[in-house]
Amino acid sequence: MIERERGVALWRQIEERLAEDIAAGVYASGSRLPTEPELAARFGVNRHTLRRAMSELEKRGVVRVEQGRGSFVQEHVLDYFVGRRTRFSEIVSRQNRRPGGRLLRAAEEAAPAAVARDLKIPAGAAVHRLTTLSEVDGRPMTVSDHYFPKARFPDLIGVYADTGSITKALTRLGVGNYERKWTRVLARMPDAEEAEHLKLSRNRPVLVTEALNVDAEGGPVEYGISRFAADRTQIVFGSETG
Amino acid sequence: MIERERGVALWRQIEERLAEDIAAGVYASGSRLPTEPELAARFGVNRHTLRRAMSELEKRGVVRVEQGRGSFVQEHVLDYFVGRRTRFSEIVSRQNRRPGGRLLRAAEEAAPAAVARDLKIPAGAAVHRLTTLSEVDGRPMTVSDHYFPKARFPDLIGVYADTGSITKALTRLGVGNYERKWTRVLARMPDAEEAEHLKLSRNRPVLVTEALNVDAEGGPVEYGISRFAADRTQIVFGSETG
DNA sequence: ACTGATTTGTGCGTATGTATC
DNA sequence: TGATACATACGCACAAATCAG
Repeated sequence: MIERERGVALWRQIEERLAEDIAAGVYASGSRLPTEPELAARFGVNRHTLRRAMSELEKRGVVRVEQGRGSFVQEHVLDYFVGRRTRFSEIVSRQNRRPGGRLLRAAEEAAPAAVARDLKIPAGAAVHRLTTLSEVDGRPMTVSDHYFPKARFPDLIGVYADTGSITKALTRLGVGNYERKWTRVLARMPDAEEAEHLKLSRNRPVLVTEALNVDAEGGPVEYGISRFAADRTQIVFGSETG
Repeated sequence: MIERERGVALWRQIEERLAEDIAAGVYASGSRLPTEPELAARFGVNRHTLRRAMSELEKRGVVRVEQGRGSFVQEHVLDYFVGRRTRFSEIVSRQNRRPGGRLLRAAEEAAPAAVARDLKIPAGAAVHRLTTLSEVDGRPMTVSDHYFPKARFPDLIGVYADTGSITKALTRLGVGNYERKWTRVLARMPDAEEAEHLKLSRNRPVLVTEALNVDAEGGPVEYGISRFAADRTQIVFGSETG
């Protein structure tokens, strides 16, 4: 179940194991976990060791520990539906959650090679890069980088500042309709900044989507990279009845 | 960069960090890594500690260490394209890789709740469950569970034994055309069995897809769960020119 | 309001593993 | 290799919060 001398501390192995059990539904959302002595006995460790694991889980927002009462599963999972025309606020509010967010950064940069290729601009051409943090019920949901070709949208940052929304800014710039041409999904461990913004442990994976949005004529409009806390998010493609 | 007192041994943090750098392209596939003293200096650790990390990476097949020459990146990444009618063998061979695989398990079971719901059969009804391991160039690519309603395909396992392919077995059972209705993507840390089959460290994430395949009339045919080593795989939805 | 049982919170001493020099 | 420093893990004891009677 848990192994010693593997280069990973026992409390960390227990932390992962409990997080998996919770994610797998062994312990339902909101339900009470076994007591600390019980869990310590099950893993064959001291209660201190188990408590260290619980403490980390609490930091991550996976469990909630209450003195004299017990420990409880505190879970929020969000299905992030991706279709051709999904917009963040729709996705969230359709699940009766409250969307939010803020701009972390806006700058003009030379396009990285992969971005330039997909936006069909010369390598190193100027792009606007907007970095945003999206929230659901006040909890961080995704950190995204949005790249726009500067040649096509010279004043995008100014218009964004007026409207406060990427969709609205694009509408005002003449791109009322855009759709997702493709989406690439990968998973990896977060870097320090991502972990910080997502309030995530560095030992829990992030789901990353890279997507290209195109206008009605198929012209590239935006290249986006979004990072989600995998513990709190599933990404769903296709039907929304899944 | 690397942190002490995090419950994870330094050599393991360095192992993860180098694996990430390699996955992110900081060190190109096949290129030479900095020397051990250089890397040890960069991470601020003793060379012994760094060598422990390299040794683990070599075990995982991520790097290749050659005495007197240096250490080299040994990596393979695969884009796993998902469309409505994608078949594993196509995806792989289109990238000039050699597909392969074998059956790990075939059994009749009571359907788990989520599977039953999506297959639209009563909770606990009988399903066939085929567990397969797919390989690319002889390296493990994905471990999958395929669930089929037994009521509709009573002899699926026998037919599969004859044909050796799920697609062919379904064709012979009268489902020549099926397509992917939706796909759910998530990421998590692997369990012991998954890590074993995928030849993956338990500290590297797996990408998991859950998908429902339906026939031409929209009737559920198969519920599939596939697990990929995230270090070696990206999943792409939509256009195949990305 | 009190009591006892249960459960989490905290302190301390000790042994062992990890990493450095 | 041996000495040193520190994180990890254990065992025991007791304090604090909660709840049922």
